[in-house]
Amino acid sequence: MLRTHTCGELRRSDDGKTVTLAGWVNSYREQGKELVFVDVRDRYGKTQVVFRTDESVEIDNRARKLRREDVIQIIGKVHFRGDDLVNPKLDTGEIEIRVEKLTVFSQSKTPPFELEGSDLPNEELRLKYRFVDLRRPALQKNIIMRHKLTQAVRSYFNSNEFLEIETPILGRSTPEGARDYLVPSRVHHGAFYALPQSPQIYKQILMVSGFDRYYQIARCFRDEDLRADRQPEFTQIDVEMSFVERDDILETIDGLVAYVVKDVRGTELPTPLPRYTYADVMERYGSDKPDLRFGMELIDIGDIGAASTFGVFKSVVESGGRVRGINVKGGGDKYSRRLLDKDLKDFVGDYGAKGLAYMKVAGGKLESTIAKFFTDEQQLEIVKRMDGEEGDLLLFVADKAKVTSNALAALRNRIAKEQQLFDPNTFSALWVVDFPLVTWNEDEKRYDAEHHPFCEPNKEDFQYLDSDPGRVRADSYDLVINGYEAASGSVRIHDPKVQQKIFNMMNINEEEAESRFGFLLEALRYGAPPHAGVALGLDRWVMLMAGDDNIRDVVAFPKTQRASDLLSGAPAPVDDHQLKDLRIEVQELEE
RNA sequence: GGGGCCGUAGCUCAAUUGGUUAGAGUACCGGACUGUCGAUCCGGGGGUUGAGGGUUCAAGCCCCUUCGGCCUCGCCA
Repeated sequence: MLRTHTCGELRRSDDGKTVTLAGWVNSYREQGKELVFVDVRDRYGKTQVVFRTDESVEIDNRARKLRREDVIQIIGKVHFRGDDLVNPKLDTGEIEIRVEKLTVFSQSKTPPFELEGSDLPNEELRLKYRFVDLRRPALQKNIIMRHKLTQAVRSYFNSNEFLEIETPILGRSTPEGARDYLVPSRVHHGAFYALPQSPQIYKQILMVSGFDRYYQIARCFRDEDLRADRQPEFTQIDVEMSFVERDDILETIDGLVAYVVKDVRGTELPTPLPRYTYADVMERYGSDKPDLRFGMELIDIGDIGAASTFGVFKSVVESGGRVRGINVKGGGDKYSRRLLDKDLKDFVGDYGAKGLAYMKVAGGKLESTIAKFFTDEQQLEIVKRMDGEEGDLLLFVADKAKVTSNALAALRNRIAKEQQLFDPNTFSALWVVDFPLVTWNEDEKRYDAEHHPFCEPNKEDFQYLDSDPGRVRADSYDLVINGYEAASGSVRIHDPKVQQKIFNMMNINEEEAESRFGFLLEALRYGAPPHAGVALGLDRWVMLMAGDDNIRDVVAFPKTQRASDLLSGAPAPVDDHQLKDLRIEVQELEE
């Protein structure tokens, strides 16, 4: 071994020991000709080492040449610093190493940015020099937390009879849902593999094969545009169980979440996690992934709007739309006219809202440019229904139901953040259940699966499958944490006849279904147990546990918004002979 | 595919209405200092203002194109 201890472990009790440390030069302080301090760092911490001249030792001249990020090894004696020299900021601050021998393993170029300090360099540079950025304590902490989380997940499943089974990365394209990443086949000209968007079909087949409790920490790929919380390749904790019903999955995952939160954060999470129906959260929060760390629920005042003389509200309600609003408590003086008329209006505009109506509660009535369209009674009724108090700000969107949901849900999140309506360290998890099975796709004139086409329809709603597919609920469920979708799953269809019925509903005829999903349908015909499963987004989960809002901070080597890897330069052109092998020709784009 | 923000020294930022030789902190280099730990003090070097084009007597600043990064709508079964 090139070291006897790490840079984070030596204490006063080690006084007098001869030790060998190795690590990176974090900083150096020369103090006259005969004294040099160097802080040596590794992932465990920092230790101060001292080069000094005394009766027996001449200072090593190379010590004066040490620079940031050089990699060194030092052999020396642990020395208690003395009461007045202790550095309380370091765990190892009581001691230092009196160096007897220095070895320089490698010298570093001047780093492109500083590892310590409050101002982070721009992310482009950090990604290009990811190997340096990853040395920063904040990222080290995230990567370590990610490891602890995956180990806790494995430990939980392993102790509950689950088997970890790998599924293929090179699979078959099933052109539904997200765009696939394609991999050309050298052997089969013109044929392509697809990287998995999820191991969905394989894990269902594993159930048919009798592996009744499966999990996998699975890499998934989706060729769609990125977001702060979305990478094109990401990791799912993929789970499937046989001979279970919905509640068995929910209980299993409740147990997992509580176990992991306890293990990684050290906090108790009461279970069972609360369950809300899709209909309920859509009505109260306008979103299927509500952040329940704060209230500010959506309230409908459509009936008052319709009865008023305010043309905008009236006509929206008459054409089947809704008028809904939120109450920003004490917000009456927090948002200026300009902010309301421009910033917030533009903000809801992104979600399709044509305007934002606002009123302030003052003297028990409403203060607004549109107040005159409402009678005193109507104003009182609005204040009452919105739970309005003196100084509150009421914000309304009038539009198609979906637009009011989207716009107000986004506005609710934005305002909560701006007004700090919640403690960012809290952890709010809930289940949303009873999603609709399908949604009407107006462009394609057909029903699309809300989750995916393998969801079991709710038994009570089976009768509407033909007459009114839109009202059929699915046996599906999402886990929502702090407003993020953290997991998603469902009871699966295990009857091939039901499966075909669902395909029919989505305009996928038997022939097409056979060609796309034939191997799953065929498997279901050979004795499929009732089964259900779920998949948890590992990256997002780590992000939430780390209190971060950028998924790149919890991925060792993330991609940029345009899906590039600035460190390696991927994606990149390939040699002509590689393309020739694959019978692939690249065409220049014409303007 | 659409909308928005950004790009000035290695890094973080500044630069009045378009007007002198583009500044500061930090990093880097050299020197001083025997108890520093965000060391301190003295001195020094460092710029294709992302790139290309245009307007102008004059462009970091205005216009066009383009490259890159971030946020976002659509998209993400």
